[in-house]
Amino acid sequence: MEEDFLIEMDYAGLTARLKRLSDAFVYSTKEFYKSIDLDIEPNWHMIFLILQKNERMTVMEIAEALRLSHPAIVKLINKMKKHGYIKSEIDASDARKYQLRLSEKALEKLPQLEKYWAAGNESVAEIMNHNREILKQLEMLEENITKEDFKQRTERILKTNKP
Amino acid sequence: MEEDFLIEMDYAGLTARLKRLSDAFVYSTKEFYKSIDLDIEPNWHMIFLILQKNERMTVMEIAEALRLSHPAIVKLINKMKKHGYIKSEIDASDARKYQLRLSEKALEKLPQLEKYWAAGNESVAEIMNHNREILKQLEMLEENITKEDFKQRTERILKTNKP
DNA sequence: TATATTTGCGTAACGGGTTACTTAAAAATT
DNA sequence: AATTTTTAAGTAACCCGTTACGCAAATATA
Repeated sequence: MEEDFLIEMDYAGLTARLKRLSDAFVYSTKEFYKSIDLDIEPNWHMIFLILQKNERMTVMEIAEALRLSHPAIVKLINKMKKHGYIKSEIDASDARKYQLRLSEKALEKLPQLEKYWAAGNESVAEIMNHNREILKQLEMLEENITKEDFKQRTERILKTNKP
Repeated sequence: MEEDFLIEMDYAGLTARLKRLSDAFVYSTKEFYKSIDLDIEPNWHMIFLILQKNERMTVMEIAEALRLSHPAIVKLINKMKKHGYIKSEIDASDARKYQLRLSEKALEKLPQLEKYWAAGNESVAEIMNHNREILKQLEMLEENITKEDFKQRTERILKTNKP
């Protein structure tokens, strides 16, 4: 098989490789769920887990905890509601907020889901060769990109190289 | 600042973190291009580079070299054509194929782009702490997931754990 | 040579996420 | 108390990639 051009691109290929690898997991997980007739999407996992930990949360609280934009959460939540996994009620003290929680259906399904998630985690561990290094590396990049993002760094570098 | 729940999820958070980090690069790059009035998308970079290396390629050749689906390439190419960066001509010996190449406009713009890409690569190197470990780790995961994907592994693990 | 299979690529329908904008409620200021 | 500012969420418009399908051209097989 010919070479992988994204790898050949070296630094310039990093972004696309992160996405490509993420997609490989997502679509394979999707097919797995489909094969066992599970009516859920791969990334609902994080919502299940965070609402299991916190019981009730608002859209903004979830968005901040996951470091995603709020529209991303709104979309997820709406789909999960449509499938009956999430219930929401207006916050008593702030009419702008909705308190979200897992539905009874979701809670009933959790034990079964947890069985699959456990196996999935084991798969991930295998793919990582039972080595946590990739997680450490990601944490480092996440930290660095939070300190100063790609745009800021590139502008600084261009300015410094100029004269 | 509260903890990052995706990190707290450990193995189960890997997929979403890969995507989130990729997006951080993509959207920051987009803003950078916008700020300097560059009329290109971040992921056109890979197309520019591969067509610089190979001169003429078909959709399928590009898709295979980048390990992406062909519809992904078709979309990219169509946009680049619309912006005048790609020219295509029917293959003389096979009427199904189109030979794609960079347009004159693209070639003229390359020197300028390369200046920005060089600075961008330096930014990536910084964000990686000038350490290639993340690239090695990605290569390992890519290799492992190609050998046996997430679904197959999970099914095997479930089967093994059953009895 | 006629028929069947494979291959290239374009499209549709999804799912993911982002930024920009809007509206209404809450909070802060004057 | 009235007005301004901030905050929570929803929506629209985009970009990204995938799988499923369809169709025509090329290749293989009968």
